Amino acid sequence: MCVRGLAPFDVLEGLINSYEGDDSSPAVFDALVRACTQFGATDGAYEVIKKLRMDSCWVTIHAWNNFLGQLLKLNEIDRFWKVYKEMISYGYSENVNTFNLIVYALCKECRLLEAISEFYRMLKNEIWPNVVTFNMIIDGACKMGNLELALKLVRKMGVMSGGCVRPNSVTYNCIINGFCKIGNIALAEEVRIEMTKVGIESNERTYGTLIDGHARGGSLEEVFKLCNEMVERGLIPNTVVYNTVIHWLYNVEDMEGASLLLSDMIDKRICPDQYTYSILTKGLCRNGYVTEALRLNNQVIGKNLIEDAFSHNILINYMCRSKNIAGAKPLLGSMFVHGLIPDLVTYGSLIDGYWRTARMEM
DNA sequence: CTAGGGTTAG
Repeated sequence: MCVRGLAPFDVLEGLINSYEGDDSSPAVFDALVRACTQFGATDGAYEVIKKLRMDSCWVTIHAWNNFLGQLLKLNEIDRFWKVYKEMISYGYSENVNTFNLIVYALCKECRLLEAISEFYRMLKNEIWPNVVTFNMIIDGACKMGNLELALKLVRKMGVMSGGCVRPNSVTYNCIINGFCKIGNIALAEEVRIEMTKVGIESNERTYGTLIDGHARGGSLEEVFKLCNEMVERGLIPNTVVYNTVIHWLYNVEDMEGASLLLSDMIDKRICPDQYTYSILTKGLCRNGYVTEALRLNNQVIGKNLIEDAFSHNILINYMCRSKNIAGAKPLLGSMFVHGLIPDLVTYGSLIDGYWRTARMEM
């Protein structure tokens, strides 16, 4: 598909034509579905599943799981439920991965209690939850600020799984992040100590999380201490870590520090990403360098490095806040030209801008 | 299949 630019249906046709019953493996159809989702051909994946059904050549639960997982990754939760129900209506039964996807979908919708009910439905169906199941519920609890429940689950996951499942680094990182986000760095650090005690080393994400937590709390000193510590342990600060620190340096108006770090990032060949560009855009705007922010935007958009609305939203919002509708309009135009879809924030900012300039009808 | 970073409305 990649090399020859074939459409999913072309590949499928070839597979069906060369399919020789018992001498062939139906896993090849699952592989095609996976190829489609990895390729970004989400609708193609679904069409393949449907076509095979009509040819009474069914894909397995693995392909459905793969497709359902892709929908969650794209945040198409409504479609996820629709497809899940469809799959069940064809008589498939959920395996552990399907259940995990259901738990994940419920957590994404903040339906934490239902996610926990799903855990018990798994037990009833004799499908044993694994560490991923627990981690998703624990992270869901953390994201909703319910650290008490998250901690309770960590303590009880052994018993709840009949001694089969123990916390791993993902579990601990979720809890650490939860405490950082509610501003309780002290407890976040305590959790890290506990994690070390049970023999799980801090990884790149642990450091990334704690660095953001300390920066949020205003202790940039701790931030640099942690950066050094991670390097000493052989972990190289990646794009996420640089983005975090640059973001918080701009926030305290340390332009020089932010610039130095950006140069360091380029020297060390750590690739900037969309987060970097929106952080720079915001940092330049809020510190009074709007012209530079616009110039940066023009540079990166020409190179097709931008795939989401963030940077434009930041600029549009900045223009609108300073009642500069004339400055915001071309940015909206630029979004359309480059295939970026204006979202709630884009329109919210523009409506606010018109409101400020007393042009209610607009 | 799960964990860290970027946007709006006082």
